[in-house]
Amino acid sequence: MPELPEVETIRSDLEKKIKGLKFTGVEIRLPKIIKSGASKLLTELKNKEILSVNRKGKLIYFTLSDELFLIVHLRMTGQLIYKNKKQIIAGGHSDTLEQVQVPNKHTHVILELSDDSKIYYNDLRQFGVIKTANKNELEKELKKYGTDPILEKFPLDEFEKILGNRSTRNIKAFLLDQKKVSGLGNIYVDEVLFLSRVLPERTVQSLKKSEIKLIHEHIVKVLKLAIKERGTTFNNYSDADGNKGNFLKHLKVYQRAGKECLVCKNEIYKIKLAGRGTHFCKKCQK
DNA sequence: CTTCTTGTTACTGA
DNA sequence: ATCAGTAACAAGAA
Repeated sequence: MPELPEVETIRSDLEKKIKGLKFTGVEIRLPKIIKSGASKLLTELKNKEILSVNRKGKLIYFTLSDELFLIVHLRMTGQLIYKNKKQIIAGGHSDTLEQVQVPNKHTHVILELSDDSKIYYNDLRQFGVIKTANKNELEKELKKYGTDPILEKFPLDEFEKILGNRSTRNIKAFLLDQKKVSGLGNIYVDEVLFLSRVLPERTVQSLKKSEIKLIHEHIVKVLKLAIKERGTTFNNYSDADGNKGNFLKHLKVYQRAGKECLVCKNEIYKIKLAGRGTHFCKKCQK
């Protein structure tokens, strides 16, 4: 499940590989993925240069020449896998067994680039989104996302302002809300709240100043460490080279239901909150 | 067979 | 307006 660190890993890898190249072709195997209209995608993209690859929260967007943008949201199981000409000629066989083979039955869109490399969009559950946008449409889209704690300045007083002091919403649901702070998903919210020693059911208005400070600190810390580790591979996630992320070894509560808390040895509980599996330690978190 | 999984949006009802 | 809860989307794992 790609969250901010996974999306950032893909973004930075891709940018290094494709900046300055042009789109030469597209192969669309599942038209419903292209929300801006599959039939016109080729004419829109053809000969456009890739100026940069950008991100806000979990959204990736390619900045192209002529003020055009290509927006990609991976949702739950989307992947962007890059292969250069040599790798394609080798028949999709990769250097290590760990890597994702492409194209495969979940490859729905293939973007072809001017140096004969390709980007394969895979999506097992087909919830992902690819669409083109002009400058206006992009800005409208970006407005749906709150502050990105890695991309933008994110001082404590701004986080306090975002939280407000009247919300009766639980902190887990609040942190998952992309309009408030963008980029956190189920894995990293559980980890942040464990490290901050705050129970996920706590309402925003019940949080003490010291707890808000800890949550703020750990949002930035956890995301930065996870980017350094190139993300968490639990199920489906892989980076642009088809490799897995290394954050799994840092997980304290996520996917550890029934196991011993690494701090106090009590049992890690799992409940459903904000419609999500939520992991926590009753003893460590208050 | 059933249940569970997650990101996001849409909907309902409080 | 705000929020909780749930369904929907789809495929696979257990």
